[in-house]
Amino acid sequence: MSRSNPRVLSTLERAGGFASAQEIYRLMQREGESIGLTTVYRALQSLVNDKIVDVLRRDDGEAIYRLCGEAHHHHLVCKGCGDTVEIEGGAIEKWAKAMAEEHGFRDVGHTAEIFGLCTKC
Amino acid sequence: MSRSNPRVLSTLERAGGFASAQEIYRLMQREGESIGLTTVYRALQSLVNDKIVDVLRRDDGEAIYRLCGEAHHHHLVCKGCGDTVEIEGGAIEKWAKAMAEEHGFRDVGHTAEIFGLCTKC
DNA sequence: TACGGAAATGAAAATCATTTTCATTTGTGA
DNA sequence: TCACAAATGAAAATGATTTTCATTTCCGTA
Repeated sequence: MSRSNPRVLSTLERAGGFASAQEIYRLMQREGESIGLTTVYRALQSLVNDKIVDVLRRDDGEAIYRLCGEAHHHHLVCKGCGDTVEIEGGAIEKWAKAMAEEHGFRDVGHTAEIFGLCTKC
Repeated sequence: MSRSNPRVLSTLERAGGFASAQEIYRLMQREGESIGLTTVYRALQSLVNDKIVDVLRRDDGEAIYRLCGEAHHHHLVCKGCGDTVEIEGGAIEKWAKAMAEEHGFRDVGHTAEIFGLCTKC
């Protein structure tokens, strides 16, 4: 039943634990691996079901997959040049947890991104 | 130059200040307004450029538009039934501001959503 | 008022990520 | 070796969004 294709997982790891389905597919192609796009999508869905990876959304709506267990962090993105800084989000974790409790939600995750203009732009 | 069609804006308002382009289009159709989907998309883009509305993404990747100036808040969304609770995000505002300052970013905005399972699910 | 060009409009086609379908291949246990 | 379930992937379907392009609406000016 588990379609968690190990080659897909290892490619996601090699990609820095952060990539879209299309990127993983292209990466595997480039490395000469024989795999279909469908299989990549199915493997990723399966990994998500098994809670081995998380999904989030890029600004353009494309889904990106991230290894769970990766140090959880957030991003500060420049609207001008696209530069991205990884930032720590301790405050967010606490906030998310508190809000979830307050409303009786369980099994919660969250997304949080900050965007603005960096010094250069 | 401004394509911020006022009918689209007023429909977005009537929708509770929160809807996808497709929803706005369907709503206008149902109300007998004559408008094309293309125009709805263009109007929304224009409203975003003019900073009259914000864009964010639903879990399925569809873009949803929200009136700026609406009291700024965040969402707690149930992955099971889709139920959404508006929550206050004072902690986030402070966090975003602090992080932006720390890295010299200006003109910053942010997104933050929490998702999990509600009591019923 | 008539003219000319700029902006707005929308139908249809193009794009792109993602999902579904379906026929084929692979793996596994009896 | 056989039969059958699971895996695979090509191709088609889907759905949101964008682009193209021909037409229409506006507006300022002669």
